[in-house]
Amino acid sequence: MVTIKDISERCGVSRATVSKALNGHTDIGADTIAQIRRVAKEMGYLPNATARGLKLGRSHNIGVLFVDKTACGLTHEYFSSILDSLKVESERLGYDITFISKDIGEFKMDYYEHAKYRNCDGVIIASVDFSDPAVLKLIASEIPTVSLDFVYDNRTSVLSDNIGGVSALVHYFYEMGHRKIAFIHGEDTSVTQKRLISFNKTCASLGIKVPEYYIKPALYHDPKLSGLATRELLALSDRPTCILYPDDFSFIGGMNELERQGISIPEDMSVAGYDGILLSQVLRPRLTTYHQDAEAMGREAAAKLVELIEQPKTALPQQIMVSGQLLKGDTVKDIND
Amino acid sequence: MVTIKDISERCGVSRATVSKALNGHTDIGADTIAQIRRVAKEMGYLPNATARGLKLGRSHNIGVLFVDKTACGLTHEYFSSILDSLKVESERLGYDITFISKDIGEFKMDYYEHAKYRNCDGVIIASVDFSDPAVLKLIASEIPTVSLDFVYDNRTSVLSDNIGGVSALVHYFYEMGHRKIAFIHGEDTSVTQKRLISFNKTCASLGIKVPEYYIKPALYHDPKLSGLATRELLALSDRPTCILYPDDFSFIGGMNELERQGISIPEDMSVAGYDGILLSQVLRPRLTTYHQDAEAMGREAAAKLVELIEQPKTALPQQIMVSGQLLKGDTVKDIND
DNA sequence: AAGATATCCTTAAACGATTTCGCGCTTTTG
DNA sequence: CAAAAGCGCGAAATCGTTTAAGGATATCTT
Repeated sequence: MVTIKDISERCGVSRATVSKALNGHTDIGADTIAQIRRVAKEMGYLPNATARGLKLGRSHNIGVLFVDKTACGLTHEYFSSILDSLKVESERLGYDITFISKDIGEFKMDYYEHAKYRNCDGVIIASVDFSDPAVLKLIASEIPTVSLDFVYDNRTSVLSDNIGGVSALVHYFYEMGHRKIAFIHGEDTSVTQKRLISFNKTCASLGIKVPEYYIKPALYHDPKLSGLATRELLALSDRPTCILYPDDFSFIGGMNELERQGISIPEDMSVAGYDGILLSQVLRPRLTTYHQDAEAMGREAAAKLVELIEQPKTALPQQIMVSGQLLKGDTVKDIND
Repeated sequence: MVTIKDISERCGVSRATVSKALNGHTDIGADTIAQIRRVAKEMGYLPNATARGLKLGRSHNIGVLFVDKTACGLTHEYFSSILDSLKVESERLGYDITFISKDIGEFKMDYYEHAKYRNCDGVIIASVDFSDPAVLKLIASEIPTVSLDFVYDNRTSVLSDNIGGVSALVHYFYEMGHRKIAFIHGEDTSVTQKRLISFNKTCASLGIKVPEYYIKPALYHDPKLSGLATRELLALSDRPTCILYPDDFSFIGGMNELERQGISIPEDMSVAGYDGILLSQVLRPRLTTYHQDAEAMGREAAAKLVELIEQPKTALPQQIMVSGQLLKGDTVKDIND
C-alpha cells in the first residue's frame, strides 16, 4: 500500500508536508503542493480512513440502526426507501454508513457501545422498538443522533406527517360524500396513536360521529388481519361506506375479502391505504392512499445528522416534519347526490 | 474514553499486559488476567475498532456493493431480503457491514479504492451492473469477494437456481396439461439469459414447440410492460393457455390486463410469477411462483466471504447454487382431460 | 551449585495519518 | 542596517492498540 511516507521519500519532503499538501493547508508552497499531488496520483496513493480516524477521532462514518420489531425489517418498502436515500445523501456528504447491531460476533455489546466501538460520528435510528432501553441509551448519549418517527427530548427527529396524512384521507372521503368511515389501524405504536387521534379529531371537526365498532385493530403489513377486520366490518348491519387500511400492503387482505364477497371497489365499497408504495399505484383500480415521502425523510435525516456532526455548536435539535401527498386513486366513489 | 492505558495504570501493569490479558494470550498469569478483566469491566472499557484496525490491517468490516441499475435498488424485496440476511449472518460472525459507493463526498474514487480506503476485509457484490469496469476491477482485485448471481473466474459466487426455477415452473405447467406456454422475460442480463435457455431447453425436452411469438421481452419489476406484453399475447389468434411472468411484481400488470378483458385467472388463463415475494402469497388467487431463497443466499454469501477472509489458504473459490422452491398457488388450472 | 527451563511481565516499535510549535530563510519596514 | 514580519517546511508527539524480543524471577535438573 502506498502511504504518505512513500510519497514523502519520493518527493524529498517530510511526511508533515505531504499531509498538509494533500489536505490543502496554506503553509505549503504552490510548487510543492503541485508536485506532491502529482506524485500521489502517480503512485496511486489512497488515504487510509482507519489511520485518519484514529488520529482525528472522526470516522466519517454514520451508524444506522434498523431493527424492525415486526420482523419485516428492510423488506418494507417504506424503510428500504428511507435507507436508500439515507445512503445516497450520506455518500454525497462524504459519509459511509454502517449498520449498528447488538452483539458483534462473540462480543456482547449494546447499540451505544457498538457505535462507540466503531467510532461512528453520528447515528440514525429508524424502525426500532423505541421502548428498548438500549435504544434509549443510545439516543440519550453524547453521540449525535437523528431518530425517525420518534421524538426524544432535545434530539433531532424526522417525522412523517401522520396527522396530516390521515386528516387528508378523511377529508377526501368526506368530500366524496362519505360519512360512514371505518378505520382499520396497525399495532399500538406512537405512529398509530397519532393516526388514531388524527382520525378521531378530523371526523369530529367534520361533524362525523364514528361508532366505536368502525375502528378495528389489526397489524401493519399484515393482509390477513386486515382481511378479518374487513369481514367484521362487512358483517355489520350499519355497514361503513368506506374503509381506511393500516397500509397499502395490508389492504390486499381487504381487497381479497371484498372480492370474495362479490363487493366491488369502489362501487360497493370505497377504500384507501397508507404509504403510497409502488404496489398501490400499479393495482387496478389504482389505490387511493397517502404517500409518505420516504425518500425525503432519508435525505433530511442524513443532512441534519451531518449538520449536527459538523456544526455541533450551532445546529439546533429540531423536529422536521416531512409531509406526504394524497394520491387520489380510483378506489373512492363519489357518493354525493 | 477508557483506554488500555487507563486500565494498565489502574492495575499497575503495562499496556502490553492488558492487551494480552483481554485477548486471551497465554503468557499472562491467571490472577492478572482476572484482575484486568474485572477492572476493564468496572471502568467500562471498550476496544477501539479503529486503533485495532490500524495495527492489525483488518477491520472486521465487510463492504457491500448494492447499486441496482434498474433503480429500484433496495426496494426490491429480493434484494432487501438478501441484504437483511447478509447483515444478520455477518453480525453473527463478528463483522459489521458498510456500503461501498463510488465517490465519497468530494473524494472521487472507484469501488475498489473505496473498499481499500475503508480497509474492508472483504466485499459482497450484489445487484450491480456487472459490465461496469469499476465492478470488474473490484471483483478481480486481491480483496476477497463474493458475488451474487454472477460468476467470475476463480472467485466465489452465490447463485440463485434460475435454471431449476424456470424448469420447475414449466414442468408444472406441463403436468397441469398446458402445452401452449408463453414467457414474458426481463431485460437482457445473465440471469435472463439463463432463464430463457432453461425455458427453451425444458420445453424442448418435453416435446413442446414454442412459437417465437410466445416469448415476449419486458422488464423486471415493471407491471406496465408486462401488461402490454400480456395484451399482445391475448391478441394472438393462437393464444397461449398460460403465461410465465418476469417476476411476481410485474405480474400485477398482467393481472390488470386480464381483468380488464374479463379473462379470469385461472379459469381462462393460467399464470405464474417468479421470486415468491410476500405479495405473491397474499394475492387471491394465490400466485403460482418459484420462490428464490434470498435469505439463504445472503446467509451463504456472508458465511463464504468470512471463510475466504479467515482461511485464505484453504478456502476454495466456489459457486454455490441456492435452490428455491416451487410454490403451487391457485393460478394454474389443471386442463388435463 | 550452576545451568536450563518455565512463567510472567515489560520495553519499545509499529500501524498511517495529523498537528503544534518552531526554525531558518527571505522580504519588508522604520 | 537592524529588527520585524512572512513564508515554507520539518521534528516530534500523538491517536489506541498489538506484538516481537527480551528481562526478571522462580523452579527444575543433574
